[in-house]
Amino acid sequence: MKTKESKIPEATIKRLSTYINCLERLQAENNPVTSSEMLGESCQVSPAQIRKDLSYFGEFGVRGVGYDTKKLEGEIKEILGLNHNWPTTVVGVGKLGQALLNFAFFSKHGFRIIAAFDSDENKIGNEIAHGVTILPTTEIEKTVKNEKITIGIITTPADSAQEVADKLVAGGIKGLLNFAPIKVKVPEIITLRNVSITSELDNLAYLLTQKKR
Amino acid sequence: MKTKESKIPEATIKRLSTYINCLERLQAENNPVTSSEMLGESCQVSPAQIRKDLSYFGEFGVRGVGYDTKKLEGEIKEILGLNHNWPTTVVGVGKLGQALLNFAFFSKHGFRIIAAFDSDENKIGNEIAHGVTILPTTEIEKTVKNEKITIGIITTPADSAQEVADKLVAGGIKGLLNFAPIKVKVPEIITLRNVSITSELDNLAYLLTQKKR
DNA sequence: TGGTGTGAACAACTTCACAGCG
DNA sequence: CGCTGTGAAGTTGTTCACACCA
Repeated sequence: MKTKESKIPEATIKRLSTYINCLERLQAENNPVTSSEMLGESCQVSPAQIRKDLSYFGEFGVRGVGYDTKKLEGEIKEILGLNHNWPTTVVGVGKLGQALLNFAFFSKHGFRIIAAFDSDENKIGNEIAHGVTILPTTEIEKTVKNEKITIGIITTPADSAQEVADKLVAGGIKGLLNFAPIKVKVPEIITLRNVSITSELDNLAYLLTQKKR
Repeated sequence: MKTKESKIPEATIKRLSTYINCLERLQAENNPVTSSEMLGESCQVSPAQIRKDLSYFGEFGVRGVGYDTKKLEGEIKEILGLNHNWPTTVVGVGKLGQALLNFAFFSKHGFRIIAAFDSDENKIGNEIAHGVTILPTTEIEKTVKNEKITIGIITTPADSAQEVADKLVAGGIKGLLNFAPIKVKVPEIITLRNVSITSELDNLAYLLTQKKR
């Protein structure tokens, strides 16, 4: 992979992730080859945008022909680093945490669930998918350290999110994905993404309000 | 509200939603008044950005003083249209659907859950929060029509998402929020947002991969 | 011929810097 | 005096249009 050293837009990275989905679907629909036109149709992105996005990382297509769907999927996974093995943990095994743990997505994208934590006595010891049992949050620091867990997913309520983040950081976590509706604060070296599911709904309300006018 | 008629950046709308959260927290921490500096600190947005965002919609602050936290929260809710009443339905009462239904968020932001649907025989008839029982998906069109439901949230697996979307549209839905990992297609008039939870994880993997280099 | 890859034009968004006002 | 509100400058991201090549 020859990464060209111009800075890559954050938006491009976001789209790469959706391209993977669409390429999988195109393969399932028996398209060994696709074009920026067809792929764009499939994931609702302009063909020019797709070509530009890919051009940041190299040349993956054949002029006059298009892209090999399977090969391109592999290339994008390589770019995103999904061919690595990412030891991952989920803290907060409520409905949202369980929803995430259920996804086939994890293993397909290289995220290996090593541990899950909850503060609820009744949940501790329960076995979740992948033969992992739920541990008390007091074990976070030790486990992250011992198992060399690099990614932490926070799906706790807002009021314990910061505390949990601190414990994960103390254990030596590298990246955090926070679903709690509060922006947690961590040292500079930690890669952090705060996700707000509900803001999408607010967004929808706004768009609908505009239309009424 | 005096909406100035320059076009408002989509990113601005996204941030307004987070400002609400932060303003609530600031109030809880006994700050009747805040500044763009303090609010920015609280939600990790630059002060200039906050002032610019608000300036699209009017003048909400007092020079030399700052913003009334409670009043500003109300203003933003008004801007986003969260003071309306949005009859809402959730289709697909799996873990993710249940996670959403549990949120206190809904009622606070004007979304009233009117109905929930699932195709699983065993779930049908079960009562979920708010005294709403789960109905079979065959009832979608009729119910949306009769109850004048305007917002539909799709939390089904990928392979039934399009079918469900079609039924909601047939019933006369106005806006759709799709969490299924496939971009559904609907007529132009429908306001649609596709949300990809998992792409955030891919994003995190990418950022961590970069750091290793 | 037909679809990629890409510089150059364009558009969107953010930051700056300071005037204006309580 | 201090903090907002805002044009203007700067930055980032998208679209265009066409050279290029299997």
